[in-house]
Amino acid sequence: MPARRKPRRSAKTRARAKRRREGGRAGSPRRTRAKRARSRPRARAARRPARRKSRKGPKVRARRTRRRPAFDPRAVERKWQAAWAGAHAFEASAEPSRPKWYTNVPYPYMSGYQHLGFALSFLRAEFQSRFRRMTGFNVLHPQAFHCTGLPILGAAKRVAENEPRQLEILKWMGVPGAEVRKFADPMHWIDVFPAATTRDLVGLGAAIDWRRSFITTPLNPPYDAFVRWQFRRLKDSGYLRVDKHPVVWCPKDQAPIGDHDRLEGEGETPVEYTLLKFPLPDGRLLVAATIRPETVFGQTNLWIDPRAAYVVARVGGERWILNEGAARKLAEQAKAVGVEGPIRGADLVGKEVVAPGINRAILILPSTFIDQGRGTGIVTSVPSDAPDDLVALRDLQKDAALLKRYKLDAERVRGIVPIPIIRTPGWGPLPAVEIVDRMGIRSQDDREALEAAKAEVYRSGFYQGVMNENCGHLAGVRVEVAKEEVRRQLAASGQADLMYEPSGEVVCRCTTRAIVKVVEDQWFLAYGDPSWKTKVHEALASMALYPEAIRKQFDYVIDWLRDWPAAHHRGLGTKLPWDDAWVIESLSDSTVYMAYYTIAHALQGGALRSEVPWASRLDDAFFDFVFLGKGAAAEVAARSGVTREILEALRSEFLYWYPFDLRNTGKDLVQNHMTFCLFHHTALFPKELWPRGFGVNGFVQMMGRKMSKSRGNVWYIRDALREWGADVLRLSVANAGDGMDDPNIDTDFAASGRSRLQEWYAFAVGHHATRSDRRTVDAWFLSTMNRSVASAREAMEQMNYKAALRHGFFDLQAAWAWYVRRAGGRPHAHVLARFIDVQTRLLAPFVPHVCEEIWSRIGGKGFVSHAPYPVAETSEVDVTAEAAEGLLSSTIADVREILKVTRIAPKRIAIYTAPSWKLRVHAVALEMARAGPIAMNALMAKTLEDPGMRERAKDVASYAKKLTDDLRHARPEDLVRRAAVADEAARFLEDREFLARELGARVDVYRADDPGRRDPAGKAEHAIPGRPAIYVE
RNA sequence: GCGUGGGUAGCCAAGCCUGGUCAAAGGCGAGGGACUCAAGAUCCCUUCCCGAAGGGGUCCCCAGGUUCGAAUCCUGGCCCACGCACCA
Repeated sequence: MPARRKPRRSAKTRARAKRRREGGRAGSPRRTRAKRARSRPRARAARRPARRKSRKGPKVRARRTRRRPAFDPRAVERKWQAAWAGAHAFEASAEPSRPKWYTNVPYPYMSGYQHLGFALSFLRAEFQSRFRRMTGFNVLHPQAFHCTGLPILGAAKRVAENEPRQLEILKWMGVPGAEVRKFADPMHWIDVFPAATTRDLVGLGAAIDWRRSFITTPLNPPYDAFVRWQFRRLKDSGYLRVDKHPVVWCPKDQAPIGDHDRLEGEGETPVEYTLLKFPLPDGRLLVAATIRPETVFGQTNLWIDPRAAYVVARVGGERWILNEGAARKLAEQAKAVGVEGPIRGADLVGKEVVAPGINRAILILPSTFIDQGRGTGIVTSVPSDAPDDLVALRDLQKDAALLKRYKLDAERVRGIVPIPIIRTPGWGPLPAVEIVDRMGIRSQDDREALEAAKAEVYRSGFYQGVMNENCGHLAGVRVEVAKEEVRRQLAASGQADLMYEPSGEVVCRCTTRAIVKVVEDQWFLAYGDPSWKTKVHEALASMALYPEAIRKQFDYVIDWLRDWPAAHHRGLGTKLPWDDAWVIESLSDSTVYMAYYTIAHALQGGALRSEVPWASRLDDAFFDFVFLGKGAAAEVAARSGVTREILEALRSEFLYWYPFDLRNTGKDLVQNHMTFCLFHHTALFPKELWPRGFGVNGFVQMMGRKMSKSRGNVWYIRDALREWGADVLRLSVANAGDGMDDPNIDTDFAASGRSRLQEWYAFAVGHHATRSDRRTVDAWFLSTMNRSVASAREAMEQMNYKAALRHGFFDLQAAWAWYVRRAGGRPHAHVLARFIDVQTRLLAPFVPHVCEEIWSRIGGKGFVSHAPYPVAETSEVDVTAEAAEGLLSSTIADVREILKVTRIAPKRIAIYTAPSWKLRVHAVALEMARAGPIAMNALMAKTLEDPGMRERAKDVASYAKKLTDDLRHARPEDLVRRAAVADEAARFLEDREFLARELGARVDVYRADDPGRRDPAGKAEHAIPGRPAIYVE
């Protein structure tokens, strides 16, 4: 702290304090301490991303210190964080007599400081933990750190190589220049970031049981053993399988290229090409690649680029002709390929080959459109449906010189015509002809137009097309189906084979163009298994989802998942127990570790990397016992080197906590991690231990924009804490938005939230003038407060925090402001105390630090974090008081409306309440409405029985008509409300002074049938129950 | 293309499932007022159009439909966001 002068208040501030002491007015909470917030300049600074420079100069700091003598959020936050830690406030153990609640979030990956994205997903879970704790649950909320996989290794390697971008990232995160070198070692990352994340979370006020924290990978032996156990069990269950697997592959690095390793081609995946074999008379096979095998029925010729070089290669027992690139690719795709020698394209032109599928002799013709980097460099020609083929054919047919050069039979070539093979709605028999003519494509070198044409024909043909009569037994079959069928049949008859290519151009970070490799002995998790999927759907069906809207997405993902390669040869992680060469991939090792948390405090011994001797030698028997209840305790204990008591305690601890009640995450994990989590739970655990709830949120935005490095608006948790402190940040996160839309952190809201919290603090601990006589407004406020409590509670249960904040904070504060105004600045002492108590507890899950501080000062017992969440007292809900207040405010609104329209500056305002005969009709109508829809004549008959009614039967009829219309759709509670204010005139008389103050004029109140009323404009006759007549002069 | 979610006043955003109480909550922005020497903060009022009496008109992406009645239900269309994998 810099040296500072003794806080000195201005004359004005002193005067205000004096007023307060003397009970001049209680004011609304927001009025009392408005001065010191100074949030303008800071709010502006907050709009910039945190570049940790000294944006708050000494001047600002000094002023702030002087102006805020009583409440320093940072000090308060530190104070209570220390108090919680000292009291072990959030360390949870099994207590069989109490209901439990178990929340967790996916552990974050340790390749850097955590930013607000993680903070948001974490806090949405943490709010729930704190809320549930206050509603009486024994709450477990642990947090671990993920180190498995490639990114840490990759980043460390890039630091070692001094890659500028990587160094820039470290600098951006705030790593001092001198420290950067250390990050060349992956272990340094694992030392630094879990500790840093822990500090960030503590600073955030997270209510975590830190005894259960750990890191992943073999660096932490018990966790490593746990993952091995999991994989052996999965293998036993038959959910782990070996198979071939195509991956996008860098031939230079000899490694698969994930999306993040690509310079180009994000999202591209391996696609299957059908290799069609065209025998030459000598038995060699020309091999063409296609993604449209169903078009074999329309083949007219084969295309070769006469300028290109091809090779003859021995593949299996056959001799294939294809280009050299294709030979190399096939060698990576589980085929034995031996190149024998070159062969020129030009030498093949003009020969005859037999087309597969149709078994007809066709000519090999020259063309220039073939992409030699894709497929085999040889293409079969289907001019009916392939624009490329059609245009190339036309080019050739027109080109006598070319025909002559290759000694082609001009007559035969010119005789080639497209063969209609597919019928597509909206298209003629020859789509390629149609589109080429429509687009006016003249040459096979007009690549752009041809690509567009191809895409259009392909799309409509694939989804809507049906095979023609000339397609043998596939006649009438949809293209989508026929495609697979043709491929299958040709492969079975040896006329076709398979080749993979990336679905689009992919370039590795090392600038090499990617190919597809088929990995031979890949281990898969069999997510494609239909019976497994069925169980997962079942698990999902019994879960709570927040928001419910995400359910369909989960169901879709469950069906969509195929077998997942679960291990690779690089990266950090647990080795496959039966094959050292494989490392379990990071999404696969992190699916059921929520179970590990339940016993982690014992296994970790207080360290992220366990050094507990017995825990570093765990075998499957231990986990079988603890998680599955298998085996004999004594025997397992003896093997593990742990006492039987501890072992059995761990078993019951697991059974107490499991399954978890809520796991919350960003929506990016829905289609992998969260769904995997379900798969693995159904595979390993009995039904009663399957997850109970998932929460999903969108991606955090700052001021309506996505947070991204390129925009320079990435906020790390530490930056936000420095800028706003924990409570303001938490409040901003709670207010950022519910549901699946991207939540938006609004710095303007943060600024005003900061001052609102300060106002609230000052109000809650301040002194206020009060009174002890009961008034209608007191009942109104208590009633309103209880409704707020009920709404807030319901919103909390649904994880709708923005709504909870609105009900439980903003609306409640607004109600208080109205109450104080209505009460002439003097709240009832008990109401005031109730308000402060309830408001503090409603806010506690969101802003626990300031609430603890208030709680301790208003005499709360223990931590507010452990105090009961407010319960709506139905006995305090007072419909009469609410109706009375509603009548008052709607009358004020009506008067204002009149003043606005007439632009009268009122000297006097008269209010006329309904005459007794209307009250009578109204009462009778309400009575009848209770029994069902009112019949007009019945109402008339009933009311006219009363003395004096017959004389004004006409008026009665017209009012009764209006009423019956009005009440036709009234609900029971409307009837109660309408009946609530028995004596409206008394109501207004009681509040005459208030009305006069609000409306700025004298207010007179009359009953409409009061003979002594003053009614120069004859307004009184318009008065009806619930709507007094008004006269302004 | 497939899947999911969505399009509401100047902007953000609730309501839609369970039709009427909806000219449609709340926030921001804007205007006016109170307080103040003043600014900020705070509080009050206003903020679709018309209106010298609390009223009327037109509205919830577009076009149809169901209904006594539609922001809400149905059909069709247009547009936007996210995901489509082996990776955190």
